[in-house]
Amino acid sequence: MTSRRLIIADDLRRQITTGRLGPGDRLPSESALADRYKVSTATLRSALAVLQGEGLVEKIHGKGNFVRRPLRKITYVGGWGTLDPRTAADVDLRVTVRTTALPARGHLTALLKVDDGSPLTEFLRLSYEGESPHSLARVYVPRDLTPTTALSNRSSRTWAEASFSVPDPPPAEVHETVSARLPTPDEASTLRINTALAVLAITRVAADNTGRVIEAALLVFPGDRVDAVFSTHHVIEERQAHR
Amino acid sequence: MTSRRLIIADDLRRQITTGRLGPGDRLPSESALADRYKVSTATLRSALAVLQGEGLVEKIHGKGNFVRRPLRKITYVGGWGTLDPRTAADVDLRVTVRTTALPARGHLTALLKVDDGSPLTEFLRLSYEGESPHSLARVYVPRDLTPTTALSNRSSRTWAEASFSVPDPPPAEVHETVSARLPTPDEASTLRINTALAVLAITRVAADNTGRVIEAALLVFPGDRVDAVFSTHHVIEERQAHR
DNA sequence: CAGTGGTCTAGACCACGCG
DNA sequence: GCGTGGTCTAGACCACTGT
Repeated sequence: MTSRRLIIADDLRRQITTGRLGPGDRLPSESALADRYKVSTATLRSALAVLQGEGLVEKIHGKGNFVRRPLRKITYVGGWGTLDPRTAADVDLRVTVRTTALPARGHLTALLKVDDGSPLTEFLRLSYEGESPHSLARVYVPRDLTPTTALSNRSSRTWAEASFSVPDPPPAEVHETVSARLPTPDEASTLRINTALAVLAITRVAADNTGRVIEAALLVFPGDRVDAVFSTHHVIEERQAHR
Repeated sequence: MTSRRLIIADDLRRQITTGRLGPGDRLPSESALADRYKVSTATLRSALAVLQGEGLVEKIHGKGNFVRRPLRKITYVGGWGTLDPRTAADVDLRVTVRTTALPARGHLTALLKVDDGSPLTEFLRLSYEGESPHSLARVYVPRDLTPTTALSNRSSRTWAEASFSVPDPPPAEVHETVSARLPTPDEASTLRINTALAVLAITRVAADNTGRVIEAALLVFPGDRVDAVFSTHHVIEERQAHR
């Protein structure tokens, strides 16, 4: 009854979790594994797909299947969500940013509550943990609220570091919508993950105390690398109680 | 360059989004579609897998492939997360609950901060929107905090409705950890979703004002049906600022 | 029973990485 | 060039649904 691909997946998973295959190790080639388990390559590949979905195995075209390094889950902290400083300090996070000027269109007008065509700045931010891409963020800010440093000729590295700090003025209200989905082909190749691995997508909208939206961010994290944590305390409960 | 399965997926997706195929419609059989697109059945099935991952198509063994009803996304509200009452009122949500007594083991002892073997009550809660399962929750409560109604012979329906309200005493602190992943085979069959569709998994721990954990909940939602929304206001920001 | 999807085979050929 | 994974074929056989 249990399909062969699940039996094979279980066997390989056991070898990984018990340490017979360590992080970074290359698995035998797919044809070798297919021979060993006496199945066709298609069946073997579907077994590996299970492990990819669990984030245990990474496939690299032309090189092989590799056991992923144990995932140090990084915590995204809601509220003013950047990365948890404690975690971020532990981890070598490099960030690249591409800055683009563009007019508001479509969903962005609704998210930012601005008119169609209103000038925006987009920051396409890609963070790396060591070699592998770790998260993708598209951040939109009204042009007049964009820090001048970001628009000057200074290196984007400067802005990148600044972007981890709380903006000025600080947001009075932050709404975050969290969803789970599969990555788009674009996102999958940018993050170098398989399209079978779920991603955590967070849409974060921050407003100042006048209700003006000062930033909208579309964040994408590989599901096996990031958890999002939200904490609420009684002050919030009281407010929500008479909703 | 673009693979055939993506071309076929795009074509079928267009037929669905433009209304040429409506919600509930059955697609032609896989062999008929394979003939039409001049591909093998394996290729055609991989094209359908793309649409399943997007939640557009539901496969039913022995019957066919069906266009899913447009997803009224239901909003899970963080903080004291039940379902948004406004949304829940719109939707015919039925709930079944299975109640089990069990001792704390493994992860549960850490989550609930109780000793190994400490008595717990588990509520396995499955909610339906019309015919199709909508969410799966495993809720753990220390035995001495379990409402007596839940342990009596009353119908589980009573408890089901009660479980949507805020418990007494109300939690002083709620921590929610959100992650995106693929469903386990068990979860997929319980929720009647494909294993290729991402789920939103939320671990919610609620404590009273003495710090005692009064409830731990493991919630699983199909990614295409539920978004989780978290809102924070300046009072929270100030607290987090001097972290 | 007939018709559907689910799993699997034993290949072929293509695209990528590296020496 | 060689070995790797990526895509695809043209079937076979099994499992589920409804008549």
